[in-house]
Amino acid sequence: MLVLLDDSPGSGYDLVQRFRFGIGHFWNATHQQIYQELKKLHAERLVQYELHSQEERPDKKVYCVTAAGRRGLAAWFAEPVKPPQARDALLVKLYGGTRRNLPALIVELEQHLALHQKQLGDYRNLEALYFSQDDAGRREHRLPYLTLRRGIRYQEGIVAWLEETIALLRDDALPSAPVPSARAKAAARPRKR
Amino acid sequence: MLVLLDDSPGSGYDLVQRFRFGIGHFWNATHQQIYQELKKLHAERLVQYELHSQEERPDKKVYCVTAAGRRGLAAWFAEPVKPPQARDALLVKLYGGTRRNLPALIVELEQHLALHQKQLGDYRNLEALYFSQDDAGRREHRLPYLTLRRGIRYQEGIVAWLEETIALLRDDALPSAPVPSARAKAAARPRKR
DNA sequence: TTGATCATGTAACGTGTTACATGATTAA
DNA sequence: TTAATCATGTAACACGTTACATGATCAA
Repeated sequence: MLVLLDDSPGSGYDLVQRFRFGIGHFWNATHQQIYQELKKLHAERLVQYELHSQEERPDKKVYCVTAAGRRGLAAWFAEPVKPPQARDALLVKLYGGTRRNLPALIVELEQHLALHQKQLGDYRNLEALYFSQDDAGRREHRLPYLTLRRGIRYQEGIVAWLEETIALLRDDALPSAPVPSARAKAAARPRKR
Repeated sequence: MLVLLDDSPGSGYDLVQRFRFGIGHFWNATHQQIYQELKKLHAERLVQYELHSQEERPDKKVYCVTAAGRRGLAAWFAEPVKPPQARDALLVKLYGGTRRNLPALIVELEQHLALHQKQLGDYRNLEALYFSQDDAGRREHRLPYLTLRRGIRYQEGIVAWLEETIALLRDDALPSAPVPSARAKAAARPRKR
């Protein structure tokens, strides 16, 4: 939330929108959590707000990061972060799916496939939007775009895996070994460090 | 945990090992959480245990799923699950990294790259182990293998993205648009549903 | 004698989710 | 009149993490 508010000030409701549409693919929070966290950050003097009365709309509290908040942010950026650990219930089902209702499992995998295809399409539209900018805009939004790119790759990965997995289960086939050529190719051009 | 115990009975310590080495790439839990959860499941009569005294070793509680536990499991399998929502702090840093210490960020991305390459290597070794089995074994462990395959794809995706991102940041380059040929190819063979 | 492995737990805390709660405007 | 959007919150609970705690065996 500090990163978002440091980017530009906004109300709680505003942050909800940004979580939903901007950075939802790598961080999310409900409005309840956001309002409570804003209260906490305010108590810690890391953010402050101005009341904006509006005609025809409820009042807004527009939050921004304080000097202490910016120090906190800088400190956070200096600390290393840990990779997230996944908790994917669908994979738990698949793992434990032996001698269970396979057709039902396949249906659920298909539902997830549809969801991820939709997500992927949305992300690609956002990507097109990014590339419709001029060079100055592209440079400015370069880092947020790279996070979008991660989201796209992630969804592509899931979609490909789901398609492959569904096909395999439907045909009751045994998985085939990975193609060695692709792997050898990857090993043949090691990255400089 | 019910899925794991249904697969085969085991002690708390045993479950710790399975989380670490078996299914760690899509679900994890610390030993503290596992012991508390076992206590809870036992209070709900979903699992039961037998005490196994051992020479030269502390006593073991070997847990297994009760009939009620199996009913609970079946009910859980029948309910749809939600895709996990990611919370990736590294992406938050990248997103908010504009006008911050880029070289430091690149170093951190490289550290993560090394971690993920290591993970990927480990998973590929497990994969080789799977394919070293005969057909019967492959059939039996088919579903767990498919979850491993997901882990491999996931790590491959991260590694590729990290390499691309690090190279781009290091060269201070603008991202280039995705290759349309690859995407057209993907669209040209739509999946039957 | 130091650290790893086997084996089990409790307590405190912090984070996140669900349910409950209000109230105005606007488009279908 | 129904649902969506704008706009804000509280309370209770569930879940997860960190710290604390013990104690034996075995290999380096």
